[in-house]
Amino acid sequence: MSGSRGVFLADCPARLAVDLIADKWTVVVLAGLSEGPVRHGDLVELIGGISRKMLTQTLRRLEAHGLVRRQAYAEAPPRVEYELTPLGATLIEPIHTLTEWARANGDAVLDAIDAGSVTRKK
Amino acid sequence: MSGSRGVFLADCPARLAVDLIADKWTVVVLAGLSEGPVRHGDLVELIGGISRKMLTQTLRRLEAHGLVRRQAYAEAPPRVEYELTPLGATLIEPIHTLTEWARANGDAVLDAIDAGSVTRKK
DNA sequence: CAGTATCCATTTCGATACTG
DNA sequence: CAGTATCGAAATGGATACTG
Repeated sequence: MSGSRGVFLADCPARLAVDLIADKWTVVVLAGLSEGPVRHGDLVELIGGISRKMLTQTLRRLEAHGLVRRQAYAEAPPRVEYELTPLGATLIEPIHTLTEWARANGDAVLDAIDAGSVTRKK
Repeated sequence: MSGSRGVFLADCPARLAVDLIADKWTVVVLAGLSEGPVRHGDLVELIGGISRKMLTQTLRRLEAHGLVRRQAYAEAPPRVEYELTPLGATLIEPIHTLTEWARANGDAVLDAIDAGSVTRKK
């Protein structure tokens, strides 16, 4: 949908970035992979709250976008590990910047939220 | 939904940040406001592709989160301007980092996409 | 263990028409 | 011009059950 008939901001690079990461799990999955290869099941535990379906789906898209590499071992029981590609690793820094912002300003946002719900800008 | 009963990564700051910006329009709207106050109608033109409904909805949420300030002038015809709050302005840098990433690596992602759709990792 | 398929509830978003 | 209301289509995501 990005850049089909956009006008100005419509096809700026921000749109591509948003299309890549603007869903519920992508950023968290990338964060989960940022320390090194992780198994499918371990990711589910690590992230907490994601279903296997959504994890697989997210990983598949990241794989298709060249950000994640899937490594399956022919063993029993099966073992599959996921890791960031070099390209994927470069995305960690922007995500980290975002996370740092949240760490620094998260409280301010929460304050604004319940300030608004009580006083409504009186 | 964020942090209700998360386990590990579930309540790291990344989750808050994602919940804030992980939708189709938030980042683009913030980008549109990054240069200074803009009127409602101008934002629609500037962004390209957003409906007035979604723009208003996005702005309302950003307002509730303390990131955007709404300024209405009692004139005819009505004039309403939106601008970033100081807090909102601090979000521009992380967004810019992301945009820069997209500018630098967007082609690599696009390459990965159609490499995958043709050769399927031969 | 890893992954898929199916079903279903919720959410998201666009089109349209309307108010002040 | 700015904003709201309503409708419906489509995407999203969770639960569950199943396969290899």
